[in-house]
Amino acid sequence: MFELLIKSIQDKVPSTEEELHLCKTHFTPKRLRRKQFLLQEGDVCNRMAFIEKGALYSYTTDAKGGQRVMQFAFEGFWISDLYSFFTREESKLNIEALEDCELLLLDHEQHDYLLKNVRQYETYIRILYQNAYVALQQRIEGTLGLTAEEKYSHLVEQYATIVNRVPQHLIASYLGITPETLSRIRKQMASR
Amino acid sequence: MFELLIKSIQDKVPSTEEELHLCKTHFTPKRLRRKQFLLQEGDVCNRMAFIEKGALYSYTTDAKGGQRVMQFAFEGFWISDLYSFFTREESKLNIEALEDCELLLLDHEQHDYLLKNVRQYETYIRILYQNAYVALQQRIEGTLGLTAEEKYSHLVEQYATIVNRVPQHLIASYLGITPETLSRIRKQMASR
DNA sequence: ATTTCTTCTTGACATATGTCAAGATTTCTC
DNA sequence: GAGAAATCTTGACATATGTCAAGAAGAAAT
Repeated sequence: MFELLIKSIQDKVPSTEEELHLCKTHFTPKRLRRKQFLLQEGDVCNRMAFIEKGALYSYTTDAKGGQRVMQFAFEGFWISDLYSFFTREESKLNIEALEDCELLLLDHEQHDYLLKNVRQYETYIRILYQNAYVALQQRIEGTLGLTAEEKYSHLVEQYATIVNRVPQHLIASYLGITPETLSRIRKQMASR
Repeated sequence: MFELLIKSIQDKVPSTEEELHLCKTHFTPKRLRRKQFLLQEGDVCNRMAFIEKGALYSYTTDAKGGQRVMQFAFEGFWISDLYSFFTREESKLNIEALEDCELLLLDHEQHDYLLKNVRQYETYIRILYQNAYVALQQRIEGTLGLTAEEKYSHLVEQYATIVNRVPQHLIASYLGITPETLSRIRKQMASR
């Protein structure tokens, strides 16, 4: 149940069994079925989720009721609405399971407790944010001012997992283009 | 010279005079004139810069030689290419002064030293990344799948400083639109 | 297996934004 | 303060992408 989390921590910060065990005890396991929600807009996001198995995605709803996909997350990654988590303001995000999931949840108090009392944990979180920041930066690089085809090519190169496990219309939304455009681009790319 | 940096740290992590002094001794002050570079693409980024005064921006160069603006940064903020900084790979970014600047530089070894030896510093950096991550997330929210006018309105609301201190054509690039389009949008918005 | 829901494709057409080119402003520099 | 850069505006036109609508294909549910 905790394999990937332990691996994720060990990869970034060498830790003793004791420290790892202490961490473990603060997480709450949870299963989520496809289409179920981890967070719904309007609620305050009170937890971060580490994904042991499955896939989720987060999105906002625009004026016309359409989805705008913000993030995809798979095994070994974290997902949350950090803005709401830290500010305690209502979230504008929905986080929904794309597949049946096994999650490890960490709520606000537990997160604070670990930060204060387990130095390794703070280091782990720092490195996590560091990587997450760089990843977002690269996402912007791979999106901004590019044509729809360039955006999609970039995604295929950098994030093959997404292309393989996620419905096309969600990928389109993630790239900021319409499903129709994406369909046409793929057809065109295939014929070359 | 160190006022804003001290303020930035104190705001996030209560620290003693001693800790603050220890931090200070690891930074190197540097002045930069308008149009001078802090980093040029092809070089490895070996430092992070805290801005005591002035403004800078970072950008990549695309196939046709055009600029694609990634970030603007003003007094009280940090700028760097974290990807290159951490991976030690060549940077694809240029970081250029928009105005005459006073910077405090921290190179890789000094950063590592502080992380290891000053717990407050690690906490400071963690919170910094946390905020930076949330800010990037919001940038994506304010860009993705929006019309040019919506993107610009969002910028005006959220980042008035940028609109006031940065040339329009760089703002256009930052939003992923052309200067001509931005000019037309502004005209149209003014007449309402 | 049949039905139902979800996802993907395709066509015809509309529109936002880009491109190119020229001139008008504004801002810097000496 | 004059000249040179840099920046911003405007027009005419091209084009990528969006919109709407319908049907096909695929996956999930009973």
